[in-house]
Amino acid sequence: FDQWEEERYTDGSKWKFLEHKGPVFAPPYEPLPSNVKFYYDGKHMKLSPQAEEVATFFAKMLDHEYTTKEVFRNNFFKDWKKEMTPEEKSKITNLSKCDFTEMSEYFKAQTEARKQMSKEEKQVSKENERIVQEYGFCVMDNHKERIANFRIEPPGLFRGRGDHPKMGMLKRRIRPEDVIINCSKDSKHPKPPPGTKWKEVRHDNKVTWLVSWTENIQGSIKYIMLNPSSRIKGEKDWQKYETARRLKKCVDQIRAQYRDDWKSKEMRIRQRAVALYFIDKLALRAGNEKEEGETADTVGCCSLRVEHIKLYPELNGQEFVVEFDFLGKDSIRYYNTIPVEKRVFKNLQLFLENKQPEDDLFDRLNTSILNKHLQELMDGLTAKVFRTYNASITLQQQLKELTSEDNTPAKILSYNRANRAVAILCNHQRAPPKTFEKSMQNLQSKIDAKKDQLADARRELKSAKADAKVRKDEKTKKAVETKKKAVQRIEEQLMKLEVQATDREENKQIALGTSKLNYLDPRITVAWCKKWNVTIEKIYNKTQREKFAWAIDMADKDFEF
DNA sequence: AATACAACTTAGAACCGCGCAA
DNA sequence: TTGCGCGGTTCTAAGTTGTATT
Repeated sequence: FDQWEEERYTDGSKWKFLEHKGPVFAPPYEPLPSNVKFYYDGKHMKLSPQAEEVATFFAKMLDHEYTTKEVFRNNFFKDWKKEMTPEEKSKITNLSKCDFTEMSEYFKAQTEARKQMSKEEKQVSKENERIVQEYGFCVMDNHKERIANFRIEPPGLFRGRGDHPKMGMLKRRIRPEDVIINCSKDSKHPKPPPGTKWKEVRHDNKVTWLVSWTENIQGSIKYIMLNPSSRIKGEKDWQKYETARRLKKCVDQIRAQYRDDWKSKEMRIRQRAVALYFIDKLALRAGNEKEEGETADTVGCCSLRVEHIKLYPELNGQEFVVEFDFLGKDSIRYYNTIPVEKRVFKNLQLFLENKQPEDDLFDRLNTSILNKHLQELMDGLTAKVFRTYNASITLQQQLKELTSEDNTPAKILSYNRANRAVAILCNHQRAPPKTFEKSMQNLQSKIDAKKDQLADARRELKSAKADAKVRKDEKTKKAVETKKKAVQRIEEQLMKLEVQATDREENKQIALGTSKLNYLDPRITVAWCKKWNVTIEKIYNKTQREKFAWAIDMADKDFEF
């Protein structure tokens, strides 16, 4: 970050100059051709443009299981009716009598056609390229920077994760009148589309966003911000890891302190200490309270309820076991049985006394109290720093443990396994790919074929050796050498395939990307690559190298987290 | 102290396009 | 030539945290 004059930002401002072209709006709705029909109760019905547009949102999702869910259908139907004309509203009274299949088929055909054309129709991608060039960049403090999401989210039906009470609601179209522009006073202001106005143009250099608007589902604000490769994001990322490294220096003390607090006379302190133990040991998220009925019912540490844990004085030969079973962020299930220290166990029993399943486990604690306490323990310390710290330290330690002087694929397997240990700690899951079983079988048959090939090559080598023993001439000697090399090559190929199979199998339900991108100090990876002579391209793809440019620049092979 | 709001990071799924094998 | 599997990219929801307001 040498190229930026840091002292300019010590007054709390994020930039001195910001110029951009504003957002790209969703293309306007084009009514369907008249041969694409909508049927109600078996009868053709011509919809008004507004009602038709909303209907197409549903039609486009017809293959998705969302559209079979009661909540989704009810929310959709309610919002759809709001867009109907009075006549439409009086006629269309039952969603189940609506037939969207022609619309759905039409859109499927359209995507198919687009796929076919795309080769000749370079125009489309050229036009897209032009938009990226014009709107995808901005100038911040004399540097041209990439914008992450310069397109305004198009209208559609809200798809919440998990059991979301608002799924299917209409996400309305955003117009220039909804949009706030943020840029420098002395910059060329972005122009609203002809005949429209921005909601507001402001010049706030204490924030990093370029454009914002309020979304109608939760009433929250959405932002257009810079790409992770930008200075403003990179510097923040660096800071995040520096804070985690400071935690490393005092974590022993903090652990000693919360262990001590398990014995406190005050219930609130005991709760705080047990919660912190979970956050530290299990890498749980803080767990803010959420408004009921507004979002899916998910929890984190501070919002755990009695129903989410079970205590076993003894389980499978282990003492003081806690079973966690709850839905966390994105409604991803967290399931874990873990032996804890006796004091923690006794405290948990105490917290559970006289409570109903739906009561809070930590009734004297919330994220605000916890973070205030953490702030006192270390400047900049919050609950999420523990996740960053534990993730990064785990990677470093696992890499140390797993890597050996070996061939490159084996080293990469070691890296992936270290990465995987972190992903498991942070509970980063994914739905097993739909094609998983099949692709696994394919790989297995490749391995089998390779094994046959290897057996053949070995047989040939053997006979060549026998031949050479008898003839003892140059030609046969050479043949032995070639066969030897062939065997070696095939062995290597087989190894590579087997490593790949192991890696993939272990990765079935685990997502490595999230931890790689958000929790692992990239300098650990850079140092590891240098130390073991693995090119950085083997671990980070182009985007990741851009995001972590600062680390690639900074870390040498001796970097210690 | 509780609540609301704002800004920012973290998250998995959908989507896209490229290279490879059939 | 085509179809498909995969890695990479895009999308936007869902968190955390800090601060202002009541």
